[in-house]
Amino acid sequence: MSGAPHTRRPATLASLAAELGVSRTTVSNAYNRPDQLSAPLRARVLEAARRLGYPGPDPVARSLRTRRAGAVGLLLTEALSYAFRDPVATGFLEGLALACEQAGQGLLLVPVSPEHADVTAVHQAGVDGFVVYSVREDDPHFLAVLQRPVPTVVCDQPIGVEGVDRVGVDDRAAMLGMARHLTGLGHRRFGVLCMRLTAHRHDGPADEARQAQTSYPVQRTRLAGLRDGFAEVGVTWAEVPVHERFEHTIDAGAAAAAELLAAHPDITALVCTSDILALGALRYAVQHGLGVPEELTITGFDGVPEAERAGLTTVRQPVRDKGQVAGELLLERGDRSKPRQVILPTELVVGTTSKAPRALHRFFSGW
Amino acid sequence: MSGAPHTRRPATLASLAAELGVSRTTVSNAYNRPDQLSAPLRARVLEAARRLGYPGPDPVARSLRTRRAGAVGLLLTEALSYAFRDPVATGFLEGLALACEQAGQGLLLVPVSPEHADVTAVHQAGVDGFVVYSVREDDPHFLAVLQRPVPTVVCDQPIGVEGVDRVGVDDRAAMLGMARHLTGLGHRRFGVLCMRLTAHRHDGPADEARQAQTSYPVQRTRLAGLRDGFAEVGVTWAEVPVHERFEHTIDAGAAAAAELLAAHPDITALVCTSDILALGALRYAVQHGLGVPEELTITGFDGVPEAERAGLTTVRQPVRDKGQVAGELLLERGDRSKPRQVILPTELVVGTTSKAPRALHRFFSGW
DNA sequence: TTGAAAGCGCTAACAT
DNA sequence: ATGTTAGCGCTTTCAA
Repeated sequence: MSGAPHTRRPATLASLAAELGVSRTTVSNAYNRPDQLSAPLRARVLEAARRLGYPGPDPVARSLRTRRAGAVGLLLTEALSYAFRDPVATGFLEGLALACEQAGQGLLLVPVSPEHADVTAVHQAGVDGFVVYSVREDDPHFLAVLQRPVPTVVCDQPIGVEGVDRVGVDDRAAMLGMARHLTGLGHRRFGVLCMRLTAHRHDGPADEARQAQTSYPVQRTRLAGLRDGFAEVGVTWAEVPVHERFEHTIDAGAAAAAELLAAHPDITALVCTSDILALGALRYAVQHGLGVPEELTITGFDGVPEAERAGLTTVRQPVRDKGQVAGELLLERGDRSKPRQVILPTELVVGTTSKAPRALHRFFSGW
Repeated sequence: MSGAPHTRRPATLASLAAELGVSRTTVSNAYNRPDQLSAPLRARVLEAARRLGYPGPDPVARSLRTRRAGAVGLLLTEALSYAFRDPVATGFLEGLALACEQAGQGLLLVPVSPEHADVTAVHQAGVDGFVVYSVREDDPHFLAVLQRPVPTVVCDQPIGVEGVDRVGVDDRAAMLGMARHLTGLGHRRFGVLCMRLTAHRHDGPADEARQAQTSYPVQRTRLAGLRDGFAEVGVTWAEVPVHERFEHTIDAGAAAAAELLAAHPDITALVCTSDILALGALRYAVQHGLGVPEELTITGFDGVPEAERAGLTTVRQPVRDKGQVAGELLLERGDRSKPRQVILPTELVVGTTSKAPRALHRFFSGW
């Protein structure tokens, strides 16, 4: 196959121009404005470029001059590699990639290790704007993004940042709907499994004080939806045990379910703030002979394919659309004057993991 | 939350220096070499920067000067968004992201629409090197990458490009192993489902002429492994029907299986060059009451999680490691003089979809 | 249609 | 410890 010198760069636009005895402008035009010079001259330039191994205008130098990098930066809450394991993040990425692709923009994944609070990666990123995917309010990387003089779009969280567009769903309304679904079935004793609430690892019960402290607005909002829904039937939030998990994995969900059910064996419905956690809970139930939904109702949030396959009762949200809208919002050449907020619809999906609690089964059968 | 002017950039390193009455070097050092100036002075600089809304050195200008972009470009064979749907690609990306993350390098997804042969995106990419994931030999984007004066690492294909590192597996040996597994079970009548062989859409039988034309070395090599394995028991390649599908989806696999089985109802083993195609074939078989493995043996290649769950007999390859090694190969500061080639191990996974053909069942039972 | 001049914003020698 | 001097490679008015 063809071989080329992949090592040094001797040739530059200026050297090429000198070699040809034309001006730098002409060479530049040969690449960027073919209509600004005669076809034969252009051919001569391109031929000489090939001969000298000139790879065309240096992208970085051009970016400096034109003040556009041709790429969008993506800031994720977790380690970069996590994004490819989590089905929700993957869906978001697919949508975002689609939008970038259509606009001919690159997508730069900014390397952030949540451990190291090293913000330099954000400063290094040669991008025309940032998409921020679901990071906590006080994330230093996010703060660094805000410093950058480029437009920013947030997906999900943080919420209410001045001058920043946002795409998300109505988490509170969605969870309120879920709560009503469950109370409508007759459930009154609930348990809740939620994702991490702070930057610091904590696994176990999360009391109201801790819930109030969360730096993840989405978790706060989902819990608020539940609280309000339960309140409608007289279940006070104080009596609902909430367990938190730092890791967002099926294993973590299973462990949390085990823990919560051990402490509160009387609950009839286990509400999870994500499908992954719910799938973990489901696995725990199956492995321990706990009938779902006969003995225990389990619900999730997100509507990932695995959940659908498992028949999980959940809230489906358009993750792919979120990514696409985020990209469009950022790349849209339009009115940047006032920040925009896009709220996408959700849908309650009643699967096979929710049902009236056992006591009512008996009640109804005795009828 | 904090608000900042996300619109204009009035402040620059030079203007800050002027404002403070110090040299540009000093301001630069304040950011890049804190040990090169007194702490108080540095504090003064940083304070002034905050006050004037100076976001720190412009990354593009710095890149131009330092000649490094701090990012790796990724070239994919398919549309960008496809990468997030295909489990093999996702695994690769996870590994690559991991390597980038560890090296503090960004990962730039280069937007290529396979339809438009528009190569500008490759020229625009401000990166220090490229990782090329499984593209065809004559891909114009790949050719454009080779022009760029930066190091390049290829995963899987193309093969044997001068001056380019590569990571892959021994596809021929792996498929040879699969062939022997099947011939060892007693199979003699095979059908093969393979992925696209050329840039142009073709769905249906692929005769030897077409197979020879392929611009995808991996497909060629996998078929060669089968051919050699079958030859060992006297099955000539000419008598093995090979069907090709352009799309790489479960639906495509199902359609291809239907087509091939209709034309060759006598085959006892259907070998697929990917798990996705095999899962499609499996679905077809299940839906049409064809017993697997009793009436038909089906095998795949890759070892994706879905395949494992389905009990597919397949070749497991370390897709995540491929990504990680590709990244390390590229980012490694070491010896760039001679191109390196890394071949990762594969493993034949015998699942529940392969078994001796029916004729032999009878034969053995009669024994 | 082509060329000359003027930077884009920054860093790295090399002084001091 | 701080400043001076040169560019990195390119695009873009503006003039010829």
